[in-house]
Amino acid sequence: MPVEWQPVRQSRTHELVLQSIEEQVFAGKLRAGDRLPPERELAPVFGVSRSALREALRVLETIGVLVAQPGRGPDSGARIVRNPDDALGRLLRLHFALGSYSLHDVMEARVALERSSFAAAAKYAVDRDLDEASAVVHRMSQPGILPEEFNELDTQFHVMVATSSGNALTSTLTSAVRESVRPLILRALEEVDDWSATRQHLNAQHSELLRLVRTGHGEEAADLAELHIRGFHGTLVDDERTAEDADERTAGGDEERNEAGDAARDEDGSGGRR
Amino acid sequence: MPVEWQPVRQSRTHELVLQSIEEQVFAGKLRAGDRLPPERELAPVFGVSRSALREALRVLETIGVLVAQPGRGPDSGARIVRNPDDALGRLLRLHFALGSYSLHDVMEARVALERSSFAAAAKYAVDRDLDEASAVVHRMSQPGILPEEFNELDTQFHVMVATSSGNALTSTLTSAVRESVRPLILRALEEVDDWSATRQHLNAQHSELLRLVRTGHGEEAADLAELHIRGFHGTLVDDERTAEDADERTAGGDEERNEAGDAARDEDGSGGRR
DNA sequence: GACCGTTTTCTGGTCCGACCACACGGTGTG
DNA sequence: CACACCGTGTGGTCGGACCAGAAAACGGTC
Repeated sequence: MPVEWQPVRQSRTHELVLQSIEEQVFAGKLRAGDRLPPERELAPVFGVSRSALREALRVLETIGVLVAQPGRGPDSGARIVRNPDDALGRLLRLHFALGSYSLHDVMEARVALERSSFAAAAKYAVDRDLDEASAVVHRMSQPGILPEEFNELDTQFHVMVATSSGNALTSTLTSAVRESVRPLILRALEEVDDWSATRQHLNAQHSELLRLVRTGHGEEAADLAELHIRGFHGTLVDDERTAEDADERTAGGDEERNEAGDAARDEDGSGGRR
Repeated sequence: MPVEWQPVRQSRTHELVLQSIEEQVFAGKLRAGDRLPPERELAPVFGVSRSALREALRVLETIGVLVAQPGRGPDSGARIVRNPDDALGRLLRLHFALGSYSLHDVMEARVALERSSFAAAAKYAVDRDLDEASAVVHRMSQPGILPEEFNELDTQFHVMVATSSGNALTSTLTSAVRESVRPLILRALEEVDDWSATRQHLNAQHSELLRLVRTGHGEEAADLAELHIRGFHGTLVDDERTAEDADERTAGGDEERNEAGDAARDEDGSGGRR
């Protein structure tokens, strides 16, 4: 493996501030619910300008560990929170749009995560959570439902089951991954030939999934979930292929795109190593 | 389900800028490799100050879709890139430190992701990638190796296999999830009773995993990977439990912590729905 | 003393203008 | 041609000012 030295580029002061705050978190000195001092006080503490501090805070806000509220009172100021969902969702959505991941990648990840979710849900889920999921399935069965709302509810269903499994991480990841392909799925649902039949077929699977979870059949639920996801993504992949072909026919700029992306990635480098 | 209206809080201009840039990405008008105009030009285009624009760019940089380089020349300026790994790693690391996820959650997610990785690697991996993984395993077998380096190489091994599977998403997620528990694993490795035996045991599993992958036995590899991860995390969970007990004995502040965190999460709300 | 409207104060959010460090590109000089 | 120099453009930082909003502090009224 040829060693490639990478410029460190640590000069930026807002990154130093960020690092310092992160260390407080790792050391357990900053915990969820804690409030940070006002920006005008904190900046001099770090010995930086308010702008630099603000950029560091913005980063923390982006990853969902901080929220800021103007005004005065107990709820004002910057507070440490735990809200990874929005951050993760935005991250995957953007990267999927940029082509960092293929649809096939997303499908495999969904299968892996949701297999785990359904198996765990069959073990740990409480009735109350499953009742809510049932309600969602019921709403999905309404005859006149449109793809738009169906897509929304389908997301809710899968996320609910993941949540009911009690695993916050798989739940968050499932939600984010599902979100990242939401527009694609919507488009596919809207272009499906026999919408009524498709809807009923998917919903039958949803009901059966819930039944398996309720009766504690984790492995069967996982298998069906895999089938459920693969089945639907299969049509998606086909759509994507034809769409790509169409693009190529009109423009043929796909190679250039990949080239640009790969070059960008290489130059940026690091590859997640630290 | 009771409807709770959430204040929208859309006033912040940098979020509007961000939204505008995101739309360009979703529309495919901004692609990996593209360069943005200089900040001093772009700010007036959006009709905002340079500071507001910069905060939006900082968010994009945090997500790993943008890098900025000062100076002059073809590599300078802000460019769209695809580097989700660092962003995802930092996100999960911080949230894990804040207690958003339990160690059990992480273990289950690892099992789900790496089962998929190993199974896919058995199908798709090329010899060249597996040779690199073999080299890592070999370096891990060096007699005098310390937990520090072993931990580093073990991370590399698992990430390499995930990468060799050809699935960028599972690979990224695997890497990020593994990173988030790296300090914990290091501590556990350092406190293990018989380091030499542990190391040899883990390495035997690594070798066997590679053999199964090479010979195309995906299911067996997945099963062993699950065993491998569960086996080691099992000791971790025990350690965490005793550590928690110790904390409780001295301070007993655990309830307050969870309370603060949950309250923070509730107030922030949204729950990833959009 | 209790209530209600006004003012003050404190918060993050924004804007402006200036300067810094750095890297490239052009220019002049040997 | 080779080299040193300087101008130029980039992101990064800084300080100061002001804005909007929310709550606390204040003051008047009943």
